Amino acid sequence: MHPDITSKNSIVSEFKPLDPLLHSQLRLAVMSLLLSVEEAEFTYIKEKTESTAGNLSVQLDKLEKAGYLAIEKSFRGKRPLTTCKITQKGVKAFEAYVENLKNYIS
Amino acid sequence: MHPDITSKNSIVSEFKPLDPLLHSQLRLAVMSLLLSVEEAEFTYIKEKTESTAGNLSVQLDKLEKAGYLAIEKSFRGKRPLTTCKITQKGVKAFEAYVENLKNYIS
DNA sequence: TAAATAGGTTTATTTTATAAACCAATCTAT
DNA sequence: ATAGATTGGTTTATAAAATAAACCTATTTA
Repeated sequence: MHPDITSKNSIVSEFKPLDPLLHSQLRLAVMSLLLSVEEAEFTYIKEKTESTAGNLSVQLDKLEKAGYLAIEKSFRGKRPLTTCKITQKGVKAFEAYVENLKNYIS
Repeated sequence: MHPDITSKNSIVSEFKPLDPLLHSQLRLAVMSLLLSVEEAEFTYIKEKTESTAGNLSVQLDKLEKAGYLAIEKSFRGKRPLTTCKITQKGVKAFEAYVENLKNYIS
């Protein structure tokens, strides 16, 4: 069975689908940030991405549920502390997204 | 007045907003396509982007209303023919989008 | 002349993104 | 001691977007 190079799923398709989880401004910014620092607190991400807490909370949840982030909830002294890390799966997904995106922008 | 390099509107902001009109898979594909061919028919775009007619129709409208595309409706023989061209404004917007996007993916 | 096809548009539905409201705990000033 | 503000978020509501489904008119084919 040789591959069907005309099918929708073929490697030759010009515009490959962009992972909808990553094709979102805030989530992409979060992933980009975590890719560079490899661990960050909720408030830090909030500042860097200039997002609201509510929006960020929702988007972090989605990324965690997708397995792209690992989120740890603890305490610093007496205050809650949410720490985020990108997972290997997240890194892979980000890289694939960027690869696919290149077909669109170059 | 020296520029306030800490303000939200400063040039140093890490993640610049991505034009929501372009940050959409189908619309981005359309723009990308039209950037390379500089004129295309509805059905051609539909095939290349693997989109449905309804979805494409809606997205072309949006791009036209934004002034990113010029859309001409005519007839080929007896059948309707929709032809799309990218505008200079569209080219500029696309370039700006790509520039901003680079902050996220590199 | 009935059914299928071309080339779309319009409308409805489902998802998303985002903001607003809220909450519990803690800190601050009086 | 306690009222009000602040921290660090979550939950809920709203607005906007993407997408598909239904539809339409004309044309072509069987």
